[in-house]
Amino acid sequence: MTDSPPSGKDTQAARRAPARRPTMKDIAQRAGVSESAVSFALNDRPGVSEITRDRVRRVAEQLGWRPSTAARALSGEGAATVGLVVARPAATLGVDSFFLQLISGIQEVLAERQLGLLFQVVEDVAAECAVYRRWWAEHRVDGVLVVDPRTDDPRPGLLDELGLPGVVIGGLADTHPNLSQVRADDTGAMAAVVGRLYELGHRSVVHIAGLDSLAHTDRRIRSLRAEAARHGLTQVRSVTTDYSDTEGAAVTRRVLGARAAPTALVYDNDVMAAAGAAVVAGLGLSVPRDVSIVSWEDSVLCRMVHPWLTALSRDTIAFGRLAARELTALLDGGAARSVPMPLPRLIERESTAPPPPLTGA
Amino acid sequence: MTDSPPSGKDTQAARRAPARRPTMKDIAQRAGVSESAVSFALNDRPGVSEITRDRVRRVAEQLGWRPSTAARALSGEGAATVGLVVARPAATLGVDSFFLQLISGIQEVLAERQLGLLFQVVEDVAAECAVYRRWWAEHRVDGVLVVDPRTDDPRPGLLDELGLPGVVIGGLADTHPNLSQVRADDTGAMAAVVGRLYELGHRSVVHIAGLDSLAHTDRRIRSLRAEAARHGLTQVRSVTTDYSDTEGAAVTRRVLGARAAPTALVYDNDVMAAAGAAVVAGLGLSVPRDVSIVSWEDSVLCRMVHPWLTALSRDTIAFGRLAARELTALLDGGAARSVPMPLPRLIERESTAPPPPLTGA
DNA sequence: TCAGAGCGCTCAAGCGCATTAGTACGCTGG
DNA sequence: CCAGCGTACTAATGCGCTTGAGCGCTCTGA
Repeated sequence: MTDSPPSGKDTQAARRAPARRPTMKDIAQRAGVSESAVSFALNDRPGVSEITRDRVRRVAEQLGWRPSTAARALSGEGAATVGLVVARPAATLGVDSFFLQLISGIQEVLAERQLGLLFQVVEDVAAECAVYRRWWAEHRVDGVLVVDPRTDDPRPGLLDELGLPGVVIGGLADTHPNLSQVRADDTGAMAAVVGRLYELGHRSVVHIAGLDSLAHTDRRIRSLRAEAARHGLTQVRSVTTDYSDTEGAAVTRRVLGARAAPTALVYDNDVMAAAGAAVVAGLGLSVPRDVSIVSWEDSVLCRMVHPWLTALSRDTIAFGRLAARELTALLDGGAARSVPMPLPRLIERESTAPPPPLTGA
Repeated sequence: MTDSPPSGKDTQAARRAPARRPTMKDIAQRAGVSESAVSFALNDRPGVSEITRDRVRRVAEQLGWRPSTAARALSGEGAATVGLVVARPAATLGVDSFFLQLISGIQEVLAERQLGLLFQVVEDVAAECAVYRRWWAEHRVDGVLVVDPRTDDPRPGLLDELGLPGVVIGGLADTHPNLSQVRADDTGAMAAVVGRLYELGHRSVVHIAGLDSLAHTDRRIRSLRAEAARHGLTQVRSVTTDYSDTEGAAVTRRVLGARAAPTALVYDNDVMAAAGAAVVAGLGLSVPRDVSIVSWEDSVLCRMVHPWLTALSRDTIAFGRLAARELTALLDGGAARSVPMPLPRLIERESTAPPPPLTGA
């Protein structure tokens, strides 16, 4: 009956021994105070003397006590967990390094606060909404991180309805009462890319974009159009794809085979850019002599193909950190707000150069 | 005071309206029975008539009721959540597609049972152990999935001590009371690779392995040695790396620059294989004319470099599914067991061929 | 001198659910 | 006619924690 501190040494008898978790009651007994006192002490609430607080803390430490999140959640404290759901078909998911990096960044911040991350992969946005509903009803999460914002997105409305705090990663058009936003400046980035290509002498550019339902795809397309207009370019357009290497390759083939072939290609991700580069080579053309290539996303892949790809590089881990920080601020009762991410840097490698002189016919 | 069903239509007044979650008490009231009856009815326990059960079910549905996981967990039912922690530095993480694929597979199975996945990224195994301890103490998870098993791994012992069910993905040497295992047949796979290379005529092979602390690295190295012995090969060895493209490239350069250069290189992941291929080309050698390359992991990357890489392909999503299924079996009270994964297939592409005839000097 | 205000602490209620121990009722069999 | 039993339900606990309402005590100020 004498409960010893969890030593773990008795491996012999341990077997399936569940090694009971200590509760506040145990602490209270040992410290000779009431459970409430323990609660106050451990939560840095007034109502206990420093001496008692210290004693309780020591006992708790010695016992290896940790609050049961279940009990905490039940008494109104929230679940100490945030949710992240990614709505992409499983196959598409693997290619990108984006998500894991983002998640690493998120974790760094959540770990500081001992917040858990509930993660789920689903097929589409409808399923994602269902997950939010379920999480909310089951009391599982205190807030969520929303990725891949879309044009005409049902999620912000749903989160409003549920009163679930959230951070939209990527940025939305409108604002919502308890949704913060971390905005990526796609418009500015596109302007930088187009500006640089223009400077190099390119007048005909094709943007091989991603899924057209995504908000940032839309922003990039608009920005491209605006920049084209500003520079007086007419040979500029966007083509949407599904981000896959196969579609990237197919579109590249189609575009370069057309009457007025572009001299520069801007790809919305690294995988398509690499696939596109391969197609260009396969057509007997040279990168960057005949065609310049820019990848919107930097990764090892960009330095793994030849020539090395010029890429728009952003600190995805920092992106995650920032988003998580916004969410914790929101959970602490802060007001929703919208913060910008720094502009991605254009890293010029070997895949961009002036266009061939004979262009223009 | 009249509580209406959560319609969500009143966006006007909603604002921060938290839209109260229905509880069993609400159901009990509406159905005109006691809370206990509701509990019995909803959990398919005897003690209520079919009529009442139906009525209760309907009311619950209509109210959009979902059990609070917190409350459930508190009353001893477990947290309906499993944990997965990945111990890799953030930078290393993004490169492979392995994890997200694995997770997709895991999710498929967990989703069926409405189990949540608590995900965490940490720096090293010590931190991972701390996370397990915390999760256990906080009552957060019912079981865990352990990835990257190591030689001399502290995690199985810890899980035993905590009595936390788990599934080791990749396979361990010894068995543990409540740990199931999903074993990858690295030995067989390596045998297949070496066999094929031998068949092609290769007699000198270098295996550019991954982290030497990982159990599967060890298994592959041993298997390589065994196969070499079996075939009577003496020019065969393994070099461990950190899986990064830079180390893969560096080792490749070193190995090919040495006196007796190998004619075949086996890389433990796709990133290193691609980087290695680039180095070979940079040295003025041709793949596969001068050097054959095999990648232990298939991905878009293998079809993105030239020549396309021969690769060992396994169904990572299925791997995840299988592991998750083992875990749910364990949670259902099943006994721990050890199941094998199917042997990966060797997909021969353009990077493997007979060695140059002049070899042997 | 005594009301009033802290201070440090205990008590008890309650969060939403599962579960064990009743309770009321109708039925059967002796 | 009633013991005995199964059925369909309710009442009461408890899980581990938070929290508002006390409750004695000491210290202050008029």
